[in-house]
Parts: sequence; structure tokens; C-alpha cells
Amino acid sequence: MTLQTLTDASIIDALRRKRFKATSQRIAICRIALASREHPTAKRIFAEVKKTYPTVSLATVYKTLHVLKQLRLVQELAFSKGENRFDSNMEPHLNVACLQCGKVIDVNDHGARRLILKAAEKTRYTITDQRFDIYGFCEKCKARMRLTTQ
Amino acid sequence: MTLQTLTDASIIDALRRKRFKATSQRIAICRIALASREHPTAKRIFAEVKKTYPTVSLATVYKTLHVLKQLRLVQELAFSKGENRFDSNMEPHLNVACLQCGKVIDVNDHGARRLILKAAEKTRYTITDQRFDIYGFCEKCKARMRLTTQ
DNA sequence: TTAATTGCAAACTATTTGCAATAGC
DNA sequence: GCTATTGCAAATAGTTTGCAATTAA
Repeated sequence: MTLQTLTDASIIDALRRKRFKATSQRIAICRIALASREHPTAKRIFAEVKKTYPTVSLATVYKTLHVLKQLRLVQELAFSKGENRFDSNMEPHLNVACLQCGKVIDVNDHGARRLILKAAEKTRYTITDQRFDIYGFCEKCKARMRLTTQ
Repeated sequence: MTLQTLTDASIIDALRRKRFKATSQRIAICRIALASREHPTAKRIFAEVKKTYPTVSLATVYKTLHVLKQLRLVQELAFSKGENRFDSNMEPHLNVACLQCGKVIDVNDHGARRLILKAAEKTRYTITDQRFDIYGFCEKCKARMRLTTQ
């Protein structure tokens, strides 16, 4: 499923296929989580859903994100500090993250796929998922740091 | 610094160069954290250090691991559930992890380095670190699963 | 001598869980 | 109608912090 075909109908469908109830809260949370390319945190999604669904709870957001993981529609990315983030890009890709501002850029590169094949070959593991993170400093933060240290 | 040259003297040296005090607890924790290839958790390191240093505290282990991160001698790997793990292999490599038993195999592959260069080029980020995780099922667990489902 | 570090306990934060009320199927 | 799900509050787990006593430099 790609971003273009992501309608409420397709969300309801994906939920029902695995016998999950398509509640209105769930549909709203799924819509936001799956449409975002910003690798949002649970709290960020919560804040977004509240705009149209003021009574929703953070616990429901967490529970729905767990459902989306089971449906293999999102991946949870844990970091050594702060909250986890959720990524709806399930294709092998690179997350290039800024250590200063937290901005994450997705880079699609065939090298990622090639690396997975090689790892499978060398280890004889059956591969199901992957996470390629690259950490550093984005252009904006680099410029800002140059200014503050002069 | 490689595993072969990792002596107490070199640990003390690395600490002092950055003006950290070389306490006996720190040396013991560093020795264990840097020698391990098992991506240990803080608790695992704590249990190991206690064998020779029964009065050490978990807080000191965490503080020392933070020092090792500052020295760029270990990397902290967070997962969406459970404790973080610490990896003393600082070269670009793949962590091939079994989702069933948790076993992690390091795979050194030049493709990893190539991917970092490409990401830097495309995003203009200055890259400092990376983490390449591949998840799946190891041969042993696959065999075990075939047996239990038959 | 003095400033950093230790070990304890308490604090903190992100996430999960139990449960009565509610809503989908 | 039955069962899953919601939203609240409380619990949990991992990690961090404050502080008096101790130790390295």
C-alpha cells in the first residue's frame, strides 16, 4: 500500500481483514500516522488527533500504533533518549537524523536492499525487517553552530 | 583502538586524555563493556562487574557508559521494548538480530560505508554515527519453529 | 587540597495495564 | 448480545539525578 491509495476505506479494510474493529478513533489515528512522513512520536500523533477528536486518550494512540505494527504498516524506532518515533515507510530505506534538531530525512537507495541480501546470505537468517539510521548534523544546524561559536 | 590492544593502561589513558578520573570501578566497567561482543545491557554489565566489584552500583554503570559514549568507544542501541544495549564495535557494520532469541551477529560489509557516503551526499548532513539493524530469524530458531508447528 | 565520582534513594519519563463504561460487529 | 475497545488512573520499567561521603589528581 502506498501513500496515494491511503483512504479511510483502505484503512477500514486493512483493520477488518485482521479482525480489528474499525472504531472512529482508530481510523483517525491511522490516517494521521500513515500519512505523516515526519517520523512522529506518539505524543505528536496524539496532539494531531485531538484537533478533530478532543476526547481521545494517549493510551488509545499507543494501542492503535501497536495494531499498526501488527498490520506491518508502521515501524517503531526507539532512540537512546526521548520518545520513540513511528515510521510508515516500510520499504528498505535510510533514516538520516540530525542529532541537534531531530529532523529525519528518508533516503531511498538500492544499496539498502543489497545490504539486506548480503546479510541474509552471510548469516542464513530469514530477514523480516530492517532499520538503517545515519546520525549527524543537518545543514541548518551546522550553520547555526558556526554562528554561535564565533 | 581495537579489541587486541585494549589493556587497562589504554583505558586509563583514554579516560585521562579527556580529563576523566580513572577510578577502579570505571576501569572495571570499561574493561567489560569494551571487551564484550554480545551487545550487553547495562544490567548485564552490572552483573558482570559485581563479580569482582560487589559494591558497585547500577547508577555508576550507567554513568560510566555515558562516559564511554563521550569517548566514542561505545554506541547505545535502543529497542522498542526492553533495555538498551551497548555496542563497542564502532566501525560501520550490520547488526543482524534474531527476533526470537535476541542473538545479534555483527556483519562487516563495505556496502555499509558506501551507503553512509551516499546519504551524506544526498542530504548534505555531516555524518558522525550510524546504526544498521536487520531483524529476522536465525537458523536455530527457524529449525525450532518448524518442529513445533508440525 | 579540591573537584570529580561513588552509591544510595528518590525522581522522572515513556509506555503499559486494569477496569468499568461504551460501541462495533 | 457479545466482545473488543475506549479513556481514565494507576502501575511499571528503565534511566537519571541529588546529595553526603569518598577518592583521584
